[in-house]
Amino acid sequence: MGKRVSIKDIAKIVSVSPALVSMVLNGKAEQYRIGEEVAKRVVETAKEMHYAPNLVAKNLRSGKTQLVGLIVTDISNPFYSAIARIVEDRASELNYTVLISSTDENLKNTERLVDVLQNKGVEGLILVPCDGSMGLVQRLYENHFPTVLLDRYFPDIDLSSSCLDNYRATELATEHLLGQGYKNIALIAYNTEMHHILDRISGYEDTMKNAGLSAYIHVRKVNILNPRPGIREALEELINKEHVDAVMFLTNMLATNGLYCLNEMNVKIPDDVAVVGFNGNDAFNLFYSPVTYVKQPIEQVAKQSIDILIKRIKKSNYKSKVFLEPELVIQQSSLRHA
Amino acid sequence: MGKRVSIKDIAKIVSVSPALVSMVLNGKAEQYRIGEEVAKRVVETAKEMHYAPNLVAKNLRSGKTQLVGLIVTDISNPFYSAIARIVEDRASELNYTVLISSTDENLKNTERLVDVLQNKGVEGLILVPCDGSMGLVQRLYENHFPTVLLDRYFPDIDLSSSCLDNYRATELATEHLLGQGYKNIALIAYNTEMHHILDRISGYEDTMKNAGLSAYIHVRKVNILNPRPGIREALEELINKEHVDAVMFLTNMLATNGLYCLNEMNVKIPDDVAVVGFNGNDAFNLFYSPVTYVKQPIEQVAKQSIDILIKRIKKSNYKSKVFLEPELVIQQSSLRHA
DNA sequence: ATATATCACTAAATCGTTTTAGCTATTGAT
DNA sequence: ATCAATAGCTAAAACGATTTAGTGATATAT
Repeated sequence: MGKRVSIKDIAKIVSVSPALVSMVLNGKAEQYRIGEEVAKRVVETAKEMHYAPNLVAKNLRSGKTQLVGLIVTDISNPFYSAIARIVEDRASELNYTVLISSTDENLKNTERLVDVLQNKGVEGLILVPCDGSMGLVQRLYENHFPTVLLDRYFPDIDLSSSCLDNYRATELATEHLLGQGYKNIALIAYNTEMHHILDRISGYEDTMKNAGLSAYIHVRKVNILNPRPGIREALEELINKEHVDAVMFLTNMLATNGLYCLNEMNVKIPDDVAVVGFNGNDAFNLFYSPVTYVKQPIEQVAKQSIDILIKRIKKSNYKSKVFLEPELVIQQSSLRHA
Repeated sequence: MGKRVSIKDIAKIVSVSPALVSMVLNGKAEQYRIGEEVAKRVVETAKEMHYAPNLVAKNLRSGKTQLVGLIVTDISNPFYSAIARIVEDRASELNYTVLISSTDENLKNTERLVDVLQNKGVEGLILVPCDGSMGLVQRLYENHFPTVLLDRYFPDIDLSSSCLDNYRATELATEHLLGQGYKNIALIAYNTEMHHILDRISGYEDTMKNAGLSAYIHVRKVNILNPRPGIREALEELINKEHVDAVMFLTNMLATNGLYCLNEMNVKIPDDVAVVGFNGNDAFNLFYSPVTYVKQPIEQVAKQSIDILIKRIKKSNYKSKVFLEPELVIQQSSLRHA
């Protein structure tokens, strides 16, 4: 671990000033009318000495850190780790570094992390806002801090966002179930004010209403942090009392937990009840009755979020709200049994 | 986005020198014998003005970045994202920031990422080394760059590491299968020189030999980047020609892909063949025949890796190699049918 | 009364860059 | 021959923090 070579070291060797070395190595030799020979010698010496600029010094001088923050609810959740992978790859292409943090759906944590990341000098944030974070997000907006909301958004805050078209997602799924002949369709959602969930609920409700099935609308809301017990309870009631013939789960976690419950309850899919999930995974595909699900264009959601953020960082009035198209992956769990 | 307040701003307000402000805010008031009243005024003013130190400047001055790198094969792989979550949480407690990158099991990528991260000033690395990376790791060792190998290691390089006791893992699994009465047990592995895989293979082979079942040892190696076709081919042969009664998959990805293949082949588990996987997930649990698997103590592996790294950063001769105990989670897929 | 010690603080250097202003020597124009 | 312009470079300040050496004032010792 010998000392790193600095611009001064090169300057000494080539017998020029540090300033000149800096100019040459930043490709500004022409602009500053540096002699060709000298420039060449500087470049060669830098290469020979394996010079790599000290980014900390660069950052201090420029006031730029080339850092962005990605705040998700839980990086160990496959949905968000898939996003993180894409964001990280794209950011790297754009010469930015991503700092990742997890909030566990907790407001205090979110506030703390925004603080911590801003302290670390991030130039912008990609944020998955949790329940109750509207005030925080509003403050980011008012402070003109470059921010892009991911996956979730606030209709009343005019901030950039990269989200699914959530209304369309459940509309699509509900239409599919109706098309298969299911009528008594229940929905398992989170107990939350977050708009991506409310939109999904609306997409379902409106589609049911338009089909003249208002009487069969069942929405059950469960705790986001520990959904299992609530799901179990809801399913018992929906199946045994309401005799629903299909259940739609509004998120991957809800669906996965739902499958555990349905198994425990010995409910056969799709014979006893059809199932539609959200955001596919191996568990859905390998399930004895492969699970139909709404597929998010994760790659696009992720890529858009970082692209928008970087544009916003570079151009202070840039703004973009995208709502990406869902796709329905139809598998056995939602097909009418022949 | 008003200008951030600096130590100078505080100094001006309190009418003292920036040096004094720095001393006070770093808790060195006593050491430098600063007057109590002045110190109090500095602290209060700093709080009022919402002073937060510029970490870039701090880093430049101190030569420390409080940054560590975590290089995994793919952060979107749930195994590694689970690790990342824990590493990140722990690092945060220890006042370090984690930069995460993915290599896709590619040597060139790994070399590039080590370079990039070192350039970004990381003070140490947690590395999941890919096939062929022994030279790179050897260089890190020789350069005394603080490095901890995660999940995989090199027995010939005296570097810190945090890994599973891989030999014990397959010994455990094989013993279990033997105990259930299975004899003709096959193994699906990666085609690699990496020692964690070789150890797992040895654990299986030795256990089979010790049981006098050398004749029934079947090891099939498939491509790590696209395992599915190789797995399918191996399974066809093992089941149809070798008539194996159990298959052990050496990684989560192998097992998951294996389940897809076995489903396609209409093989019934455990009636036609028993299955043991690695690193449980929802897909295993929700499978029609819940899959027995070797469970790694992921939390410990992750926590140890970052703890060891930070100790190594702080104490240049610190070294620690831990091999953590696997646990076998027994489910239906490996039970002798009654 | 003088030297010494202690107290409470400041000036200035430093980390590695970048940039602005300025310097010197040569060339060109008149 | 003189002035201006240009080419090719350097000195120095700046980014925001930390630390070392040092300063002036007061208190204590001799």
